[in-house]
Amino acid sequence: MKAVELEKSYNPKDFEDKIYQDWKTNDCFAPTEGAKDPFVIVMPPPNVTGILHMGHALNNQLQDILIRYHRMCGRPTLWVPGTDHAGIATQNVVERQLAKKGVRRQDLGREAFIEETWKVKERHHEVIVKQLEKIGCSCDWKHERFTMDDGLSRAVRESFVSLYEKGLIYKGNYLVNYCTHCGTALADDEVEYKTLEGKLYHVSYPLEDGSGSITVATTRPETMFGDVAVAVNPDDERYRHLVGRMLVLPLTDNKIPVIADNYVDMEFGTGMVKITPAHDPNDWLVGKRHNLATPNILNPDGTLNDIVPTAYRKMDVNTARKAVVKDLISGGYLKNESRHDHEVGHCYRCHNVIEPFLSEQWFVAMKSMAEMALEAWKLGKLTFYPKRWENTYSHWMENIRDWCISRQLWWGHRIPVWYCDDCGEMIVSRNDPTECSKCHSTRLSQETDVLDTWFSSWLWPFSTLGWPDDTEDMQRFFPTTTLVTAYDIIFFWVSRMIMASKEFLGQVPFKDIYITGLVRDKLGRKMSKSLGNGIDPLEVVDMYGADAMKFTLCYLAAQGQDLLIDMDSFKLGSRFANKIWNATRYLLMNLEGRNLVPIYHEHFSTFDRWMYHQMNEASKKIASAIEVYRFNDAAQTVYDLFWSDFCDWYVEASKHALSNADDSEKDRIVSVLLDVLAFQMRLLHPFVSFITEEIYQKLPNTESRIIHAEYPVWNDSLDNPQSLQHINYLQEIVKAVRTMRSELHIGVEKKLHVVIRPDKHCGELEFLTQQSSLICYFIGAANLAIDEDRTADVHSALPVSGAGFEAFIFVREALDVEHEIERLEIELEKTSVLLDTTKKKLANEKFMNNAKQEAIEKEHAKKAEFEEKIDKGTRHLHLLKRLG
RNA sequence: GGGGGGUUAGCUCAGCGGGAGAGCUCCUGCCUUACAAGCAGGCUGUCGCCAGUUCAAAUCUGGCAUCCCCCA
Repeated sequence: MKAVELEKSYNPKDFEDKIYQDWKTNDCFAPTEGAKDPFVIVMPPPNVTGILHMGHALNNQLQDILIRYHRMCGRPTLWVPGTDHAGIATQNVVERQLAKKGVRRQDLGREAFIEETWKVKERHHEVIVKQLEKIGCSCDWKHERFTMDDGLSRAVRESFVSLYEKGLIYKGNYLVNYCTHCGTALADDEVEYKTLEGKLYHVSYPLEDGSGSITVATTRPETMFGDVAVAVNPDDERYRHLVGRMLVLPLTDNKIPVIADNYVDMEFGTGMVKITPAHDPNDWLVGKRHNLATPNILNPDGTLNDIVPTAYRKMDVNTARKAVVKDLISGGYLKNESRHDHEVGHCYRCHNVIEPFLSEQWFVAMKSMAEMALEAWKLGKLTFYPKRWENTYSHWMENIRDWCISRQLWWGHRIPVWYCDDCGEMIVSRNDPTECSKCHSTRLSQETDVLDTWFSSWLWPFSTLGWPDDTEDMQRFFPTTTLVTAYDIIFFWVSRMIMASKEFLGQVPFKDIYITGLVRDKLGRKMSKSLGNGIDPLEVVDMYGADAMKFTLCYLAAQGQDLLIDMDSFKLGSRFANKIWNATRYLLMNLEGRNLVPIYHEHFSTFDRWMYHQMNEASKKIASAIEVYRFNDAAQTVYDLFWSDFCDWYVEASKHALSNADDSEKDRIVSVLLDVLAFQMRLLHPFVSFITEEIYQKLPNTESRIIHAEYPVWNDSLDNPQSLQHINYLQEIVKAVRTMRSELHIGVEKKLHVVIRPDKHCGELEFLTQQSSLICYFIGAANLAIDEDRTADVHSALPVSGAGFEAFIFVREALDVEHEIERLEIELEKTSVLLDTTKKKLANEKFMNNAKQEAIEKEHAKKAEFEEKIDKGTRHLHLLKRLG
């Protein structure tokens, strides 16, 4: 046959796109029919208006590895891709775009704004899909979903109405976290707390009867217009007499009482706290206990409203604070101000300060769902990898708070609630009602708020499969198998999916949860736009190829560890891919004039048996690594197998074999080489998908696509520990001679005369004799004698030794053996220290009594080995000294 | 305040009870007709500190230091 030509250098751009399109157009990602247990992943949906970052790349490429591995193992696999509508983020994106044209969303009106948003969504969606394709995700695009698709919207309605009917959704006037910038309420966990430098103001509040004043300490003096009381601790002797007295609120005519409440920390500030229920969560609780009023002093845009004195109206909070402080000073009320750092909530989307804000919102009562979700975990239905995240999960579930799900946005699922304009009846309905259920009026208005985006994504594992309908997909693929995600959304998403799934389907949505590390820069900083330290996955693909990126990320993805990377990190994967390319290129060059012949194991050389043994071992290691999501172990296994075993030894040995073989033996060698290569391509495919597909299809000994080839599994008949022992022994000898050569600067051009004296107890004489020509090739010897009894002429040679052999190198020129003597002396010194340690152990009664039998045997073996080494070393030292 | 994680070769990290490892870097020698993105060698470590458990500790326990997360 003809040699197969491969481009001289590895260039992933030549084939990655082409192969992806081939897979996609031939529906290679669809789940196969089959009786086996399906393997199912739902992709964490990226924000549709976002851009994929390195975290997404990591996440999705690990999912791809799992999917490809299980697909090749013959399980029907389904990987559901999709995007979410990201209410706040998307609305912000569109509003920013409009702002450039000087248009506010209010100018457009709700309907036109939403229409505009859909257009933006479509554009961004294309970009996201393209990115996922570029990085090689083998997800089933026919199953792609968007959280605002009709089906998923129906799921949202179903879940809302069903929870409402069960009494788990309620509406009420509560203090919520409100982002004045985004103009919406947020859930508690959507608030990020940061320490800010602030001030603690001591403000005096006069007693109403003019008999004096008290002093409160506050960080937010501008909220004083919402004060309804001043509280002291009931145990505080200093203030007990004041409880029940009335105070005049400075800068106003308001009168407020002094009350007693345990919440007050006597040690903090003055021990007197102003109570502002509508603007502080703790005060809110105090107010509830004491039945206090809840005056709200803010407008939704964060400015002060008409409750406050005229002078401060329409000021934003910061301006108002300055003004109030100034007026308190001039009124003589400000006693003191000091620096005070405190925790301030910020919006997780826009990073502006969050205001506690009293407003009418919708909530989900979480307690019963959390209990079910916790129970499922306790029963072992869920496993987190790494395990420690289970603490985070259970802690959150045990301390769950009700979930504020209403958002004052336009983009999203509008809450399925209608109010009758005539009788005020509230209608909660799965379908848009046409008339009031009570008075039959047709004048109905839908609730203006939309739902939290997470209220749709918490249904993702089943809404994407067709729920609430009992679809074939639901029957076949739910519950899913594994979820792969980052730890920053365990609360937002993972926990809630488990709760929703238990609530609506009575099952957990997935069995395993693999939590990836975070991708950081080399300084350990999170990659972010503001720092400008992000790496664009597409740039990596452009520079090194998708395979290089995937392999590198996988190699670095140690369970539970963050990944610190820079652009250069990807050279690891790139070099590996290049190595695969070139090794293949070499093999294919050798096809010229050859015939492929059937492979018979009984004709295998020791090297052949060893290679299959190693590949077999690797398949076992990979399987057990993937089983417990140890991606880096799996990657390292294929890397070492291909590079160290295959390229460095097996291929090198094959060069020698080929040059000394007749035609039929050459045919056999080449056929085996191709089989070994194809075997490894299959092992490698999940980790470097494109290059393995490209190569596989070029191999004359393979059919069809590798994506559906069978993954190698442990095969008893390939197990051959004896070949491993033989080859290890051979490698030891080769390395020892090479080291000596290198140490003494004996160039490769100098062909040596070498004598190898295997130790008699090793029983390797026959094997070595068989391999002598190959050993000559490896060590660059002109001739080689293998002789167990050789003693006569070795005095004039350079001696080297290793476990089970001595070797003697004859060189004509006098060489600088001093260096070698020194090296050997150091070696001897080290070895005798090791021998001492071992001897001491064996002489230690406690060790002999307590240690495992294996450990004792190991020590005996070590002792023998060290003694042998010292014996040989000592003799060789004498020889060397005589030479010198 | 509570919880979690890191600390191993110059850098990035594996290893997590029985002789200190990988990749990159560095040094030496090689363009050996697959690959210089390569080949053959080599150097490098009080495994953060202090105690304890154990015959045996980088590995388990406790404390300390330090850095980083999360929650309140």
